[in-house]
Amino acid sequence: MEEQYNPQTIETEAQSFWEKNQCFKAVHDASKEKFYCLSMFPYPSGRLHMGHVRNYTIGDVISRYQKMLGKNVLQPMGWDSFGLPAENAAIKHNVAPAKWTYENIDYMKDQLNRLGFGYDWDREVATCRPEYYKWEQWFFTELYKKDLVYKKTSAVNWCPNDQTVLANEQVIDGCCWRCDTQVERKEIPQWFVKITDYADELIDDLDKLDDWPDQVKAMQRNWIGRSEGVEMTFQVKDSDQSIEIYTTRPDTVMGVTYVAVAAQHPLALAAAKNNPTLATFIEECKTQATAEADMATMEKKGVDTGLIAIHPITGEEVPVWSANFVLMDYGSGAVMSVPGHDERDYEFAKSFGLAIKQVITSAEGEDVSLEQNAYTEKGTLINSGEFDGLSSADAFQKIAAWLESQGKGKKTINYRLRDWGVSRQRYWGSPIPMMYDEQGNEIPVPLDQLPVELPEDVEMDGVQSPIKADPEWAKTEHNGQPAFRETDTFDTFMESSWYYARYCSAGNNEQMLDEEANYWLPVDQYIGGIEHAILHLLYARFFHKLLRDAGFVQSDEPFKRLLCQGMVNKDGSKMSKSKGNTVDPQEMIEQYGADTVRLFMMFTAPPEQTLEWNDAGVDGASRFLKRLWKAVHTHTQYETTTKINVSELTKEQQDLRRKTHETIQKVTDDMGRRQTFNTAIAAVMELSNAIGKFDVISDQDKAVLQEALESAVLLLSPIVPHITHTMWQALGHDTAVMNESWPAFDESALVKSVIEVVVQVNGKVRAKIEVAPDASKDDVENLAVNDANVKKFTDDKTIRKVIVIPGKLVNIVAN
RNA sequence: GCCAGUGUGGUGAAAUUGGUAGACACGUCGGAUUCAAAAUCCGAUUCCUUCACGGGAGUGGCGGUUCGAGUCCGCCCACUGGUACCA
Repeated sequence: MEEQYNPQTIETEAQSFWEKNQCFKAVHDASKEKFYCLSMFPYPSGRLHMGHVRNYTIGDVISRYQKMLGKNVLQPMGWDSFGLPAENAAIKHNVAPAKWTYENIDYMKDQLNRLGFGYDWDREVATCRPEYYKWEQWFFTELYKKDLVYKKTSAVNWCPNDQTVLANEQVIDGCCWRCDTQVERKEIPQWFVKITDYADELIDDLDKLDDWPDQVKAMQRNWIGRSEGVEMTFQVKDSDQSIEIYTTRPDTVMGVTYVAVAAQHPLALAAAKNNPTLATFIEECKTQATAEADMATMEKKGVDTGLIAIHPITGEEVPVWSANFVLMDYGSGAVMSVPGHDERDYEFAKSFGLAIKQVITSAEGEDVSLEQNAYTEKGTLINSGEFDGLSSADAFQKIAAWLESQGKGKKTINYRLRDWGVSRQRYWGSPIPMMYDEQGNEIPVPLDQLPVELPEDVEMDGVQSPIKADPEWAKTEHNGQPAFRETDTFDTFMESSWYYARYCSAGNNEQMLDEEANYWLPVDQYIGGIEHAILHLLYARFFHKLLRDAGFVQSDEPFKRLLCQGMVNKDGSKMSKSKGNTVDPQEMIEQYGADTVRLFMMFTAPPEQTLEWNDAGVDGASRFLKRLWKAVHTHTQYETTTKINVSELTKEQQDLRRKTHETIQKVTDDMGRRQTFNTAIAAVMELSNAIGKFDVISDQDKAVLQEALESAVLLLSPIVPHITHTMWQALGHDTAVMNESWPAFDESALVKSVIEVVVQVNGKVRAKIEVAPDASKDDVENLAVNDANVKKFTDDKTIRKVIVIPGKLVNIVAN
C-alpha cells in the first residue's frame, strides 16, 4: 500500500481485477437466491450527466451490498436508444441518427466503466438494434391477433408550413419551433394498444406493491382514475340524434342548464354548416394545443350551436353549446353542465350568461350561496322534484335507477386512463410491423419477415422521416399481391416497457424471452427518476401483464421494490440538454477519481430528495477518503497479531469497539431497510473520527483498531469499491472485498454503562442527568425533580405531572 | 388547472414510531505547523442576550391537537416533478 492515496492508479487496478475475474457476470443458478437490481437505462444523449451518476451509483451500491449478503446478483445495463434527440442531432450536425447514437453509446459506456459500476455487459441491450426491436414487433403482431391493438383517428400537432407532425416539446407558445408557424390540431389514423382493458388490474395490483413509495402509487391510481358514475342520453329536439354524456355527479342532474360538446363533435360540425359564428369557432379551436396543461389553463370559450337538448328526466329544453374545453377523443366528446355545482361550468355560465340553478344544499343546513362560486360539496337535494330531500349518495342510486328504468341511462365505471397511442410519424424508432393491401386492409407482418428493419444509413432533411420520404421503402408484397408498409414508428415507451425482461434472455435470437426470465424476474430493486413515476412505470407494468398473459413470465408485477431518486437540478430546474444547464461529471472524475464522485453523490442528500447541484462539498468527500487511507496506512506499518480479548478491554477500547458495532448496526439498517446512504456515510465518518482520536499503545489497542478499520472498509465498500479493494488487502486479506460477507454486529458490544436522560420542565430542556441503564422510573424521576437547575423552574410552582420516557426523557409539568 | 412532492443555520443536510432541533460535512473565523504558501492538524461556529452560569427566540406563514409538534390536523404562500408525442 502506497503512503499516498492515488485514486487513478488504484481505480485502474481494481477495475482490471474485476474485469479479469468476470466479477459481475450473472449466471443462472436455481440453487441460489437471486437479486435482480436494475437502474433505468439511459437515453444515449452524448455524455453522462449528474442524474445518471446519481441513479447508477445508487444501483451499484445496492447491487454490491446485496452481493455481500450472499445473493446471486444481476445488474445489467443498456441503452434506450431510439428517440427524438437523435433526429435533432442528426439535423444539427449532419450525421445519421444511428451513427450519432452508436458513438454516444461507446463514449458513455466508457464513462460508466470508469465509475466502477458492476454491470454484466454480456447482457447489454440497445433498443435501436434490430435483434431487440424484432421481438417487440413480433409481440405487437401477437397483440393484434388477440384484438388488443386497433387503429383510430387521434389528434396530433401539425405544422402546416413544414407539413409535419410535431411533438409537444416542439411546440413553443403554440407555434412550430423550427418555422414559428402557428400549430394546428390534426386528426390522423394511429395505432392504439388497449391498456384500458387492464385498467382495473393496474389499479388493484398497486396494493401488492408494498415496497413502492406511496406517492408513486397515489399518482398512478389518480392517473388511471377509476370513477363510478352514470351514463345518460340527451335527445336532440326535432332530430333523431342524441348526445351521450357521463357524469360522476348524477345527483346534480336536475341542475343541468346546458350541454357542452367538443368543437369536433359531429353535431357541432353539422350545425356549423348554416351557422357561420359556430364555423369560425370550430376553425379557431383547431389552433388549440394538444397538451393537457395548456388546455386546462386556457381561456374557456364556447358558442351556442342553436341545437336544443331534452333533459332526460324533466323534459326541459336546454341549449347545446360547443366548448373548447370538451375533448373529442376523450369519452363521448360531450358533457352535461351544472353551473350551480361545478366550478368550470359555473365560470362558463357566468361568462356567457347561461342559467345557474341550485339543486344541492348543505347537509348540515348551513346557507349555501351561489353568488361567488359553485357549491361543489355533496349535500341534500332541493329543487329536484321527486328527489328533493335525498342525500347526494342516495340520489346517486335513485336517479341512476330511474334512468335505467326509462332506458335513458345506466351506472357505469369510467376511467381517466386512455388507450395507449403508439404511432409516431418520426424516423428514429422501430417501424410498426403492419402493412396494408391495395384495398387498405390491415395485415400484420409475419414472423419470418421480421424484423421490419429501419434503414440506418440515411440523410435527414429536417422535416420528413426518410422512410416516409422514400416511396420505395414502403413497397412490399403479401401473398403475391402488392402491399405497403406502415411508415409510422413506435412510441419509444414501447421499447422501455420490456427491456428489463429482455436482459434476462438478451442473447436469445430464437425467442423473445426464455426460461431464464422466470428465474431473474421480477426485478427485486428498480431505481430511477421520479419523473417516470407515471408513464414509463405504468406502461412497463402493463407490458408485464401482457407478457404474463402470453405465457412468458409468471409474476403479475415487474418491479418488486422501487426507489425513485429525486431530480438533480441546477439553477432551480431539471438538468437537461435543452436547458443547457447540465454538469459533466467527467472533469470531476478526472480530478478526484470515481470513488470521491460516488461518495460525494451519495453523501450530499438522501436518494429520494431533489438535489440542487453544487460541487462545493466534494473536497470534503475527497478529504475523508484521504484520512481513511492514511489511518489504514499508519496502522498497517506494524503487524497486528493479537485478537480482541473482550473480557479485558479498557474503557477506551470498549468505547471504540462499541462505536464500531453501533456503526455496523446503523449502516446495515441504512443500506437495507432505509436506503439512506447519506446517513450511512455520516455514521462511518463518525467511526472514522473516533478512530482518529484513538491512541494506540498496546497490542489490544491494535486489535480493537484493526476491527474498527476492517468494519469501516467493509461498510464503505459498496459505495467506494476501489479504495476499499486496496485497503482490504492492505489490512492483511488475500480475498477481494467485494466477495466478502457483510459484517454482523455484536449485541454485547453495544451495552452502555450510563445513559443520558433529558429533563424538561413544561417542555423546555432544563437539565441532563446520567442514570444507569436499568434505573427504575421512580429513581429517574427523583433525580430529575431534585436537579438544581430544574428546581429553579419548579420552586415557585406545583408539580402537576411527571412523564418519564425510559432511557430518553423526563418532562415535568408544573404551574 | 389537475395529480404528487418539497420548504430546517451562511451552504448540503440530520432528527427512523410525537420525545434534546442542527448529527455528519462544506464554508467561515481563530490557532498550530511553515521562511512563505498549499496541504495537514486542533478549536469555535443557528440567532439575540450575558464577563460567565444561564436566559429568550427559532424548522415557509397563520391557526389547532398534545405534558411535549420539524414530525399529526386545517387553511395559506413559494418552489419542483408529471400532465399522455422529451425521455
